[in-house]
Parts: sequence; C-alpha cells; structure tokens
Amino acid sequence: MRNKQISKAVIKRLPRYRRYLRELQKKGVEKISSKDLSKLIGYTASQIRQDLNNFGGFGQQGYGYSVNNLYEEIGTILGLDKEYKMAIVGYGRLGRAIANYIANNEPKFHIIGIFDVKKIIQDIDDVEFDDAQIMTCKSLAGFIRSEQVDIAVITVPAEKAQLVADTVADAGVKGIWNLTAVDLEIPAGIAVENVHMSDSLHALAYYMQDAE
Amino acid sequence: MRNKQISKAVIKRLPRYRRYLRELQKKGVEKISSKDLSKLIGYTASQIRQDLNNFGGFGQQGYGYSVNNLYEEIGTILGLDKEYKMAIVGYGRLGRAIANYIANNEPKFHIIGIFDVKKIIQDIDDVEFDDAQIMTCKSLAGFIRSEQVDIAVITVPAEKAQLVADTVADAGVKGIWNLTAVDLEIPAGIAVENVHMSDSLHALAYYMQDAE
DNA sequence: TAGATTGTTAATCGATTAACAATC
DNA sequence: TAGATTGTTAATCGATTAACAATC
Repeated sequence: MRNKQISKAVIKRLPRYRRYLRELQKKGVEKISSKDLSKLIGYTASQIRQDLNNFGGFGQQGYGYSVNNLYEEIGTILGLDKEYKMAIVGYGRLGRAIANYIANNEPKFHIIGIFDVKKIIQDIDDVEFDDAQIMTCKSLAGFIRSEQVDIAVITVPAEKAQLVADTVADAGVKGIWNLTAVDLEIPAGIAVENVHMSDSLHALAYYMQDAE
Repeated sequence: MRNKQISKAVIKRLPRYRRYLRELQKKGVEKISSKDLSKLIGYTASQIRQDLNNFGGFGQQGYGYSVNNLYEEIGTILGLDKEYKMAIVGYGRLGRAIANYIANNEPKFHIIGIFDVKKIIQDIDDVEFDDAQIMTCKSLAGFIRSEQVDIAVITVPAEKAQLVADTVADAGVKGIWNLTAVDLEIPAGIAVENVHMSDSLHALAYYMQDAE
C-alpha cells in the first residue's frame, strides 16, 4: 500500500502520458516541457505537472522533462517494469483477439494458460502464446494455484463471468481484467479493471445526438 | 445540441444504470427506490437522483422509480431508441470479435459493411451480419457516402488508424468508435468514443501493486 | 392521513487551474 | 547572468453528498 492515495482520474491519465512519450521517443525527441506536452496531449500544463508531482519531481527547472526518463518513470509507477503471468478464461472471438494483442504488444504480460469450456485441440488462428496450453475450465483453479497466475482475463459469456471471477479470486490471482458486460463482485485486495465495450458504444450513441 | 451541458461523468454512468435496470427487469422487479438501487449499483442514492434529474423527473415521491419506465427512459436519453448503420473497418481478430458482439447483442446497431485491406472471400467464422458485405478499404469512402453509414468502427492497426479516421470523417460518418491504441484527431461535430484496452491493462498493473 | 421517497437547494469535498517563488 | 520551466501553494471550479421541503 502506498502512502498517499492517488485519485483514479490521475491513474487513468498515466497510460496516456506514456503512449505520447513513446511516440516522442520514436521520433527521437529528447526533452519536452509541460507546455509542449500540453499542446500534444490536450491536458493543461498545470495538470501535467500536478499529475507527475504526485509521484516525484521528474523534471528540471528551465529545461523540462527528459522523454526517455519520464517514459521509464511512468512505466515504473504503473508497475510495467514487472512481469505478469496471465490466464485467459474464455477463448471465443474476444479471447483470441485479446490473446493476440497481448502476445504482440505487451512483452511484460505472459499468457501461460488459456481456458475454455471445451478443450480446443488446436489454436485455429495458429498463434503461439509463450507455449500456453489450452485447457478446459475444470483445471482452472488448480492451474492458477500451481502456476501462480497473477492476472485472470475474463472473456466468457456474461452469465458465467461471476462464477469464473469467484474461482480465480479464490485460487489466488492478484488482478482480474474483466472484458465481459457485467460488473463483478471481487473480494477486497484483488484489483479489477473493466473494459465495458457496450457502455462505450452506448455513450457514443449519446454523443452522436449532439453531433451533426 | 442540448440546452444544458451534461458532464461526461454522468453520461458514463447512464449505460451502467441501464444494465442494472435490465437485470431487475429480468427478475420481474417492478419498482425500485434510489436507496435500493444505490445498494445494488454502488453509487449514493443522492447521486442517482441527481443524475436522473438532469434529464427529468422519472420517479414518484413515496414510491420510487418504475424499473421498466426508467430502463426505457435511459435508453431514449442515450439515443438507443434510434437505429444506426455501421461499418467495421479492419476485420482481424478484434474486428471479428466486435462484429460478433454487435450482431448478437446490439439490435439497434446494424453492420452493413465490413472493410479490410484484403477482401476476405468468406467469413471464416461463418456469422451473418445483416448481409454485410466484406470489401476492400478502397471502396470505403464511397460506401459510407452512398449507404449513409452513421458509425465507423475502427479496428485497424495503430499506424493506419488516423488515415481511416480521416477517410470516414470526410465521407460523413456521425460517430467513430475507436478500438485502436491511438488517439484520433477528429473534426468537431463528429462524436468519438475510445476503447483503449491497453490503457486499461496498464491501470490494472498499477492497482495490483496496492493489492495483496 | 402517515410514511416513504422524490426533486432540488445548500454544503462539502475533491480535482483542476492559476500563480509564482525556486532553481536549473 | 538571464530566460525558461519546474514544483508547489493558493484560488477556482465542478462534482458529489447532505438535507429537507414537496408530494405521492
């Protein structure tokens, strides 16, 4: 547990800062001021400095921020300097899309197990996931315990989601990434992040009324 | 354009209210007070009443809210009483997962066109999407114009995302649902909603540090 | 009517923005 | 050194919560 409680709004902005810093890095930009970053990212310079100073003084007066350094620092704050063992539960279309994304874009996150109601003999998409096995859900709890899985990714149908969550929580995962359309009840001490795609689509419908 | 500007925080909660009301509806619950809804959904009763009263007085003193009525009202506020024509741009694993989700769960959203760099002769997943054709991206702008597509769903690789956004914006879509890992620059008057899955995963990593 | 619960105003809390002294 | 820009405190703004009169 950290000393100061950082608001969710701040945490939600960190990955975004990191993405923009990565782009700057790619372009070979070495330093950036909060003012220039503000123009790029759309937050006020003041907010950028406030956000970063929750975690330490990463800048230098009169100079700005080192792009490389700040990128690394934010990674560390987020915990992206560590390695994570993941199990994907539910290997339908969404499960496969997520597995593919992680395998190709998230080097710190390792898919070590894939679970589905049926054992799928062969990955039809023919992708390698750190030699992850595809297993039936029966072996889920045992696998999480024995392999010390850190994160369970839940992509099962809505009506199965809570059952899966209970199982993986009980088996000792530290985090749950919930991609189903339901809110899960999770014991305190286990982190949960939701990607509610339907909520996002419905918000889009709302904003389209204003548009034209 | 509406008279009062409603904050994004409120809009983000509406789909969630609607989901819980749908569950109550399924269970045959006819009325609910803000107090009971609060217990269920986790927002304060005060906030629930404030949120709803941005749009009108849907309740009745001494009684509460009619579940059916409130469900319908929120749907109308969100614009879910209308029909939307959609084009999916990028038909990889994520595009297929999204197409499948929409076809099976979102009756008001109609996929009328699917675009990819290559024309895929046959949908390998063998799903019907309102007879949507699969076409190459070359025909994208023309299709959007002639078919009056309302929403473009962007699931192409990050480096192509802005190009696609420019194309569909220019061709006259009213909304863009962005599932790529980049932020898009979109002309004012076109609604955008982002599902940044990688940001969500990175936030999860952060919260796992507090957990244990 | 009495009890319950809304709709709405007022109070509080937290987050964002502005300002500026510190300092590179 | 002079100029630039941070780190941080203070001011403002907006969102959430509390309170209660209105009313079903």
